[in-house]
Amino acid sequence: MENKKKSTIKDIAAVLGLTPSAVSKALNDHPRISEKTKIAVKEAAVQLDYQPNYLSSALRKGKSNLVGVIIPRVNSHFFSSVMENIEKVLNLNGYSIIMTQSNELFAKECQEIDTLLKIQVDGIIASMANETIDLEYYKKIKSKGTELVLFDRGEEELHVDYVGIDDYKSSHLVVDHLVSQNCKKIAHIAGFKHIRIYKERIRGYIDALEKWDLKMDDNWIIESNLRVEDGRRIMQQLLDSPERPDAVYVAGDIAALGALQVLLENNIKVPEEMALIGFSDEPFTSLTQPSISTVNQHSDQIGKLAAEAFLDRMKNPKKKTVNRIILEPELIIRQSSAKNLK
Amino acid sequence: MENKKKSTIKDIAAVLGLTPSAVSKALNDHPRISEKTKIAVKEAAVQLDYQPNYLSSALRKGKSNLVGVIIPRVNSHFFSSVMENIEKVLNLNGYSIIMTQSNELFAKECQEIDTLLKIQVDGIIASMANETIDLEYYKKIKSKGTELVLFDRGEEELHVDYVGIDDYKSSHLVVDHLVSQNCKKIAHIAGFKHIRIYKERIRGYIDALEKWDLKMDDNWIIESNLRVEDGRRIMQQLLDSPERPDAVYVAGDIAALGALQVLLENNIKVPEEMALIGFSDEPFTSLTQPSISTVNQHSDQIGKLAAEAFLDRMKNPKKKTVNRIILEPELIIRQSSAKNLK
DNA sequence: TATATTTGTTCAATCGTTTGAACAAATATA
DNA sequence: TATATTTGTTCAAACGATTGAACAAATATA
Repeated sequence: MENKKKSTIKDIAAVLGLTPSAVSKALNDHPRISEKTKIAVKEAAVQLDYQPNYLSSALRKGKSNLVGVIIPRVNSHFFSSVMENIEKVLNLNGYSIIMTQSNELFAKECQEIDTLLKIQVDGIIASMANETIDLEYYKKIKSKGTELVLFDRGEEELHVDYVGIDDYKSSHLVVDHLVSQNCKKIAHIAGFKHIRIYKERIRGYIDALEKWDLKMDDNWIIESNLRVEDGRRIMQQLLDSPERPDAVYVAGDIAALGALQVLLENNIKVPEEMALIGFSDEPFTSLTQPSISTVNQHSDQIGKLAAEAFLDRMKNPKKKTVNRIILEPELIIRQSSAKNLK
Repeated sequence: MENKKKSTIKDIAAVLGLTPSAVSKALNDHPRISEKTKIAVKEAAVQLDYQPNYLSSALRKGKSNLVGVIIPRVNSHFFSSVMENIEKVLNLNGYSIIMTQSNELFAKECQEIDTLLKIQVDGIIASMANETIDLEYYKKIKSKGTELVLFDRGEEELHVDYVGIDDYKSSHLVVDHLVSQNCKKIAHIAGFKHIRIYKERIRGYIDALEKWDLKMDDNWIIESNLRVEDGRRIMQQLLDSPERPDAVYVAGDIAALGALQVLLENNIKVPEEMALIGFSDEPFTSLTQPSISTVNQHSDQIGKLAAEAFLDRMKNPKKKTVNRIILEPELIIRQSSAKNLK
């Protein structure tokens, strides 16, 4: 059953009485090869179940047609959806993707970058791990001549193409909506400020509060890793504080879930006593009881645009300008924040 | 800043006045190369920031040191955890992994297999898509001489190494526990019977009911895709049925979540009026209110063992016997089924 | 001292494909 | 008819690393 003899262009050449180079050119639609020969070669290729040897052609051409994608966690709808859309676009353009996850760990991220560079991918599309502060490894990618595109979590310092949403504006959307629901004391469970997107969300939150002349309290901005347990801990802390807020804006849905659990466990009415808004539109936000309001980051668009940015770089390798594509965030209003909705 | 000139063994050879072949042998610790030369070569390699060209060595050696992993969905804790553990073991053994997802679609799965074969991975570790009935593509993997290891979802017909849990026994654990909680009318929201693992769960469920002399009802075994909406729909159907069960065993946690939502929406007390048990120990099962009892499939072990099975094949290519590693399932009892727990 | 063995290195072919240059034949231009 | 151009193919050298064979020098054995 095992038919291990994989055929090569040599075999095709032998069958047709041609040279391997003629076969190669025929397969690649070289203009100087006659139509007749091309047809014969392609027919023979099918006959012999010929599969081009990717390794040799990549070696010769200096191009692997492989793209590495690094995401912090695969277990998040946002990231896996971006991944899926990157894949869709790149597959159509003859690229295969290698997907890796950093698990939010700097060390793992470095290791993944090394592996991808070793495999000689043509480019890397990445969203940085929470832990990452040192950008040396990302600079290494560029210095090796490998294309780099960042999305969502990306620092401007790297001067590479970037696709993301307007985080600053997102916070305005959230605060504006909460104000419309008569919330006056809005807290923010934030991500770490050293990451640009979280810094922007915090900045937007502060400016929006100011815009509406709302009380601001340093104890109402708490940075964290935004895991379930972080959401739980911080919400408990807010409940125990002398002046309890009447709304909480969480910079991530997972942490928002933890926060919601604590609210329910304490029999606090959501949204009447405490409104809650998350971030990312993870699918479970529509499934909880009450459902959680959140911000849609357009993961499908982000994936598509990131892939296209990469393709554009490959087509114009000498292009020097850097693209920053910023999408409009969309607030999705659900039960956890809409007092007239039930 | 861009230092595009990647150094090769030729460069090292030139620096040291050696031939490329001596350098290659030194780097690979060939016994006939002197210790002195090896040290000099390795030092020069570091100096020149030499990175071996994976493509050329793979081409020459006929071995890519790449392993493809195909999982149905990346967005599931079980699969992503298996993936992570496969990666951990294989990385330690000098392999890089390429992770792909079929999205439960047969067509996507075929495409992924073709890509992996094109890239010439040394092996594929996979769990089959729900849709997959035709096994031709998996046979193609073997016929190309590429190693294949299956986990969780795998059919015996393929005669390849397999790692999974004892699904038949899992159902016994579930039913036994429900019986201990005084449940008498146990329904089963099942997966599709054409997939071996779901067939086994159904078989175990039926045999366990028989063992305890419990009422059996064909309307109480409903096959589905086990998505949230399937769980919702079927639970609603069970609630509306003339004879309402007092416990439901769901073959997947996601569907169990949907079922739980419907129960809560209908103000049915869980577990008092209706006990609920899921499958896979997805993290959210411990976060719902009430938390959901479920079956732990030992994703970490499965990943590790699948990777080791692959490594074993690579070490003993002529081995003909096929390994089936079956792990013991573990029932995790939570609020949704334990009447004395609160 | 002559011969056998070990040691350290070079030589040359190879993996499968690509690609510019070379070349012969066919066709077009003068 | 002689020359230029086009067409279809072959030639040969890459891409970078690996590997068995060959070879010279150093060392061991008789």
